[in-house]
Amino acid sequence: MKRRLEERQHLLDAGINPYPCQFDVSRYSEDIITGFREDLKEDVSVAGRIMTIRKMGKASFFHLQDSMGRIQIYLKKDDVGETAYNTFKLLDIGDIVGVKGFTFRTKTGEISIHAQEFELLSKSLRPIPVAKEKEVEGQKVVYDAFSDREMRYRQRYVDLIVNPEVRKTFIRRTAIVSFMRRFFSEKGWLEVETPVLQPVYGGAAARPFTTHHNALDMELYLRIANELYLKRLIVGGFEGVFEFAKDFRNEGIDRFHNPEFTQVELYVSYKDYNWMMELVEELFYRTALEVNKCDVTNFLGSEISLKPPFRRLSITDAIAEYTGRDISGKDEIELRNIAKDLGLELDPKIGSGKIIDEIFGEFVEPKLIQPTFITDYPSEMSPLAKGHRSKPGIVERFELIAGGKEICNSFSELNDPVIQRERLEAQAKLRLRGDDEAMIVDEDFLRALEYGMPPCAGLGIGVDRMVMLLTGEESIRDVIFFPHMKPE
RNA sequence: GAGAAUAUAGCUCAGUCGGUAGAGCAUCUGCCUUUUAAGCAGAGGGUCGAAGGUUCGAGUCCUUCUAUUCUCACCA
Repeated sequence: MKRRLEERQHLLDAGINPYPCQFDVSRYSEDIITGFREDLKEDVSVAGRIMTIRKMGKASFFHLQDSMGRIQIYLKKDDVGETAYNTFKLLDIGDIVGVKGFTFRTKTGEISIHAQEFELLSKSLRPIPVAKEKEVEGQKVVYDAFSDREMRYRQRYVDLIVNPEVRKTFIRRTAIVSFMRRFFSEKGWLEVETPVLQPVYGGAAARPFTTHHNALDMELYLRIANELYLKRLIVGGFEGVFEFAKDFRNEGIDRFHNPEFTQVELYVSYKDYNWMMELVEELFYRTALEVNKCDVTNFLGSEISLKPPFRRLSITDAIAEYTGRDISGKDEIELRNIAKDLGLELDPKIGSGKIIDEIFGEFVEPKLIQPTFITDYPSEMSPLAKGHRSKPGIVERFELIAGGKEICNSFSELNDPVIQRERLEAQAKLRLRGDDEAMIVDEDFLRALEYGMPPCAGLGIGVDRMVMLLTGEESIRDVIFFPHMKPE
C-alpha cells in the first residue's frame, strides 16, 4: 500500500490524474465476446478493473473485468505511444482503466481488444487478493482463492471483485425478487409500504429489537412482521396487497437465520388457503423457470423438483407417516407421552400445539426435501389464522417445506373480531406466564377488524430462504450482501 | 449455551522427532512486441493470534485467554 501511494504521487507529479471524472464506455466484455466476428475489426471502448497482467517489455496483455465479465487487452508500445505505455507499466492489478481499440483474436485463440488508447481511471491503493485460474483438461483450477469466510463477508466488495460466482448469485437474487414483484403486480395486487418502526409489534411469534423515539419519548420496536398492517389495508378496501419487507428478529444466528431478513407478505381478499397453495405452486414453478430456466434445483445435495403439484399432507398425517404415531384427538398429557416415547425432551410449560410443533420439527420437517405443503395446524399455534371449516381445533393454515426447511407460511386469515380478540388475549396470558414470544394485543388492529375484513388469504415467504433454494446456496450469509457480523 | 476445527508473509498453504521460518502467487529490480497460473535472472518481505509455563532451546509440548469457521442447541 505504501508503494502504491508513492505511485499515485508519481502519477500526479507526471501530470496524470489518477482519478479522472469520466470515460465513455461503448461496450461490455461479454457482449464483445459473444458478438465477435472474425472478419470484422470492431472499434470498442471498454472500462474496468485490471485483474491479470502479463508484461513483456514493449507489449503487454492484461485482463480487464467490467460489470459483465472479463476480456483480454493487448497493449503495444508502438500503438498507444510511449507515455501511455510507461503509465501502464506503473499500474497494478486492481487499478481501473479505460481502453479504446479494436477487436481481434490472438494466436492462442482468445478474443481480445487491441488497444489504441489507454487511460487510468482509478488508482487502487490496496492489493486485491486475486485468484489465478488455469484450465486443466477442460476443468478450471483456481489457485489462491480468496476464501476466508469472515473476510469475504466483512469485505464483500472484495469478494464481489474476486469471486465471480458471488456476483452471479446476487444477480439471481435480484432476478428472483423482480420476477416475484412482476408476478404479483400482474395479478393486479398493489405493492405497498408499511411501518418498520412499530409501537406494538405483532404478526409473528418472536422477540423484537427495541429502540427509542426521543421527541415522543417512547419505546418503538423494529417490526418482526408486517402482517397486521397489511390486513388493515385489506380492511381499507384493497383487493390484494404485498410488501417486500425487511423484518427484524432478536434471535440466534445460523445458516438459516439472520437478525434482519427479507420476507414478502401477500394478502388477497375473498380467497382461502387452498387457493393460496395453488398460487404458491405457480409462483415457485414460474420463478424457477424464469431465473434458472429449469424446474429442478440442487440444494444440500438433493435434487428438488419445483414442478406442480406439490405434495399436500396434514401435520397429523405427516407425523403419522414419519413416526408411526397418531396424534389426532390427543390431549396434552397423551401428546407429552408420545413425545417422550419418541425420545423428545420437552419444556413442561409448553402446551399441546407447541408439543405437536416440536414433534414435527424434530422428526418430520428435516425429511421433507421435495416441496411439501403441510396443512391444518392446531389452532393454539396460530392465533391469526381462521378456524378450519370442518375440523374443530384446527386452523386453515399451511407451510411450504422444501429442503427440510420452512419457506412459506400461509393461512385463511381470521376475520372474526370476537374470536381474534379471544386468541390475542390468550396470547397475552401466555406472555404473563413467561412466554416472551407470545403476541401482544394490538387494539388498533382489533378495531380495524371490527369494521369488517373480507375473507382473505395471507402468505409470507422467506425470501432469503427461497433464494437459497433456487440458487443452491447453503448459508443465508451467501444470499445477503452484508450479513450480520460481530464488530471488528 | 455445548462440541469440533482453525489461527504461520498481502493471498493460498507447508513446517516431520522440540534445534533460531518455507513454497507458489503477489511485491520490488533487470531482460522480454501474441501472452494467459506468461517466462527467465535476482531481491525484499514474518513479534508464527495473545499471555504464561516446561526446556539449554518452543511455530512445534502444556495451561489460560482471544478471534474465527463449522456442527448441535435456541430461533412460526
